[in-house]
Amino acid sequence: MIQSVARAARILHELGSGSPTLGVTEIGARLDLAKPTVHGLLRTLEQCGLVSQDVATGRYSLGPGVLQLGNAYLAGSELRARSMLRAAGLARQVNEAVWVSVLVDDTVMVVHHEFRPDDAVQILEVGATVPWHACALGNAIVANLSEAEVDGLLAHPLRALTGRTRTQPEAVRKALATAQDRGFAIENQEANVGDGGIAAPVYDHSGRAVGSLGVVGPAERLLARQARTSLSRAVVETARAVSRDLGASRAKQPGLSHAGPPRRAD
Amino acid sequence: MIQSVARAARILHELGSGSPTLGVTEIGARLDLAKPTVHGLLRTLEQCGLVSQDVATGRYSLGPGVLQLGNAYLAGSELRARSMLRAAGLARQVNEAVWVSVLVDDTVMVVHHEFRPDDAVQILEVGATVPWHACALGNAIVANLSEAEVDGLLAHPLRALTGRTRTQPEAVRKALATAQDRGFAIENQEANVGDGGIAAPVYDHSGRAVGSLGVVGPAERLLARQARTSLSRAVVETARAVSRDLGASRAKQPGLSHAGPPRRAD
DNA sequence: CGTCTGTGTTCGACAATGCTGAACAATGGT
DNA sequence: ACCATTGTTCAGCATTGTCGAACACAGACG
Repeated sequence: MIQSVARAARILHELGSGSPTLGVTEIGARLDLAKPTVHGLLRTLEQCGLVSQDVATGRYSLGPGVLQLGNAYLAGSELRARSMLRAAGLARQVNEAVWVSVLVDDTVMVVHHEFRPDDAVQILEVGATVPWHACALGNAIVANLSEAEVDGLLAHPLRALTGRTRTQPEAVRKALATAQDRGFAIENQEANVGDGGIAAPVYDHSGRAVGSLGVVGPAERLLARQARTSLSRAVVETARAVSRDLGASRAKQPGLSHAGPPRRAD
Repeated sequence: MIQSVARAARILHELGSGSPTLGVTEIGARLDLAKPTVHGLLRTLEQCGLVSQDVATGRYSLGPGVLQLGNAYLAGSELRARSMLRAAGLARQVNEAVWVSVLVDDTVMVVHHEFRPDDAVQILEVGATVPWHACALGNAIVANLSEAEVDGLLAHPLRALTGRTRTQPEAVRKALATAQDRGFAIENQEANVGDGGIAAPVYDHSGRAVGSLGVVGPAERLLARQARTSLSRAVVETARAVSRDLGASRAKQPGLSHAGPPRRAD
């Protein structure tokens, strides 16, 4: 663990979350570092294009280089590449917006966003993040993690985004169990009021759940009784297809690859 | 200049350009570093989520963290925030796709992409990069830089993307001069065959050209004689409006802030 | 089936490296 | 005009990262 690099990364993270512009002193206070230390790190990061300094105020913010890197990540993401075609097909089939996501720390990040064919104007949500416990995409992934990893995630308190967000570890565990049983997860206005989602996990060649894929949209439309069954079937089928493209064998798909007694999938 | 951080940044850059997945030995060879050095840096970057290692092959690639950072950059970009509304208005007015861009090193990076209202399916180009000399967006910005900065950019050889790309420094200088005279730049199939663009610079409160804004699309449609004049006027007006929103006074807009005798804009 | 080159990884020692303290210049507010 | 605060610079000390050689493991080949 190289500390100067780790500190630089923490600075980037700090610049990325919360205030979009920070001063040297402010960063030093937040990370408990001396002013000159932060200064040196910032200067280096600036020369690499990862941060930029406002010449007028002297404050620092993220630089354009990080966007280039983010784009390169998307371009190189195998999950994204393999799921784009099938996500487009799913969106056309069910006429809903489709998201493909990855779990990073305790949040789910959207790596691909296929628009709902009918809607003219929608905002692109690639790069957006949602707490894992408040969305179907997150539950679909976490339901396939090992007990230890789930425990680790549930150790932190669960933030409530809406009145319907599950914040009790027990309630979340129950949701994970049913998601694991059914093979897909359902979310009903737990992240945004009015919005819901249905998502299924995507496995790679080793059987690990590397991400998830699902539909998002108005809860009344997606979660109506008859829509729900056809949607969930289509979502699961698409996720299976992507998993197959990633090299997952059919046998590995139920997520039995991790230590600990797995819940039975069917 | 902290070398370990600089090296980490070079690693990220290397992972971002070219092969999406690299091995320790390969990185070491490219950056002329010892294997253990690269390994330590990669481990640290991995723990920060900026790179991730494929457990099967052991090779490394960019991690999801960089996408989060890239998104945070977009969220915090003042140019982007201030230009979104006006870009949408321009797109509606002229019925063309609108790009907002920033100059980073010797390439132009798209920080906002407003779709052409009529087209149903288009791909989002945010984060895409184009060499500055091969697009109107780049010429619009560079035309407002100081002589020294232009010289620096022209020192490197200019890559040809199409048969129409200007690669002779003299030709580019001439294009910059006319762009400066008119207040906007025109590109005709210099980056992609069939595509053209019209762009104007955006200034901040200090009078510096912090980016540019323009329309892109099929060259025959955009650059037809009658379309060209109305488009260029609309683009320039929108760019002026954004500049005003960023705090640029009218007097500063012609780009008089830099050394050297500026050409009159009107 | 053994060998062998290649990979990513670990260990330890040297010294180069980056960190911290205090002092400086410049800005903005009062 | 003062003061407080900012970002920045400069030194010396010791921590810290670097490098060479050796390790475990994989796949390729004879």
